[in-house]
Amino acid sequence: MGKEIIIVHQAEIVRKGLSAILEDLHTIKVSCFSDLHDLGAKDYSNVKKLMLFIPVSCRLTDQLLGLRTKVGDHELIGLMGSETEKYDSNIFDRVLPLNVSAERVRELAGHFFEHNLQDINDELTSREKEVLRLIAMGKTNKAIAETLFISAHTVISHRKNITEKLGIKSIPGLTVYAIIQRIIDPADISHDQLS
Amino acid sequence: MGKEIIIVHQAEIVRKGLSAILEDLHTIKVSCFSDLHDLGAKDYSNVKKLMLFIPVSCRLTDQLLGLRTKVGDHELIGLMGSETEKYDSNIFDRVLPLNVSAERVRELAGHFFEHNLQDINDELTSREKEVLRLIAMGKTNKAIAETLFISAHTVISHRKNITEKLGIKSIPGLTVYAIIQRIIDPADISHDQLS
DNA sequence: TTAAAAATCCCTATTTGTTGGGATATTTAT
DNA sequence: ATAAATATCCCAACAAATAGGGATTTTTAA
Repeated sequence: MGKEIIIVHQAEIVRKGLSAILEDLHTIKVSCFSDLHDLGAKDYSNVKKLMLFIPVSCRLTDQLLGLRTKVGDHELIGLMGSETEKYDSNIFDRVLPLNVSAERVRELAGHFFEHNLQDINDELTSREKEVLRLIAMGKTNKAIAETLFISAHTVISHRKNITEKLGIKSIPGLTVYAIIQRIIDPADISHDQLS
Repeated sequence: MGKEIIIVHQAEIVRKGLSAILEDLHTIKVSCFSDLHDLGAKDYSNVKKLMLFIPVSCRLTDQLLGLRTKVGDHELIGLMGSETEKYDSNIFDRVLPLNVSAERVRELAGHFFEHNLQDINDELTSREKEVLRLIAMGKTNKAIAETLFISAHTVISHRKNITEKLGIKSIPGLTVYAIIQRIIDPADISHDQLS
């Protein structure tokens, strides 16, 4: 798709935190770097839309400035560690405080990339999401049928539609999708089969 | 188990980042709060060992000081946003910079709670972990056999041992286990079956 | 050196999932 | 009101996983 988010921050906690917030948008690649210099080696030929999160206190290197020409459609976001930090407002498209809400970050990313979590989730009907949830819980078709008071045939039909829509056929793949899409809480995933 | 980690930080990015790092230790509950005052309502009667992550710049409230008596076995860790921040070193058992490595954080938590990721991981032999990784990748027994140059029978045997040792029988359950134990990177989980 | 653990291989029966067809009701939106 | 989307049900053939037995050879540690 050519959509990518790059996070540059020396603190792993911040990188992981932003990643955790952004990884819900699973159609967008999220890369993390601890230093701006590491960006030099990257290949941007396949990147069409790029979002960059960088501390405002970063000194802007050639690599970074070069990016602006390499990927035309981009948004450069500065992360502000404390209110007293000084920065050049002309450089950043937007500046966010470190204590920005996850919701706001997702909103900005979703808006920039023009389709957010909800859109992706809407690929599946509510019934399909329900079935997917039960699949990810480790239930068999028979158990799912009993849970939903429908026939096993219907479960198989839903399953067919789910795998076709998502292009995900393996159970581990579906499980990870369900977790990422918040269709299921990992804690609800059973260890036994049947049930 | 009565083991708990509490993270208090006003920045959601930091809370999520620390959570992401610590949630690997899945036997330990991780709770997040944006403000120290929210800790007041919490019930600590079942908590035997407690680890607290709090910004060093926090003014220490009665709630926090009360905790020290409520949960005898605890460790109070201060998070330092910038090097210039001032704090009272007598209050914290340990002070970490925001850019501490994930490895170090896990090491400290694992040490404090006395059994870390590695111990859990050692339940499985390296061969079993290899097979589990391939199961979580969505591969069939046949495909796993081909990958490891062994017969499908052997794969089934390993599978039997894995499910018996872990008490996890469902593929979604095994997948989540493999992810949590870092036996597999979610990005490596294929969408197709076979292969 | 020898016992235990790990890794390998084999079999059968049964259950479960997949694939690739269908068909018919019920909603939902225009 | 009507077309489209959704949810439901059915079938048969095939592929894969599970459960239940085994057995043999390597490694590893005492």
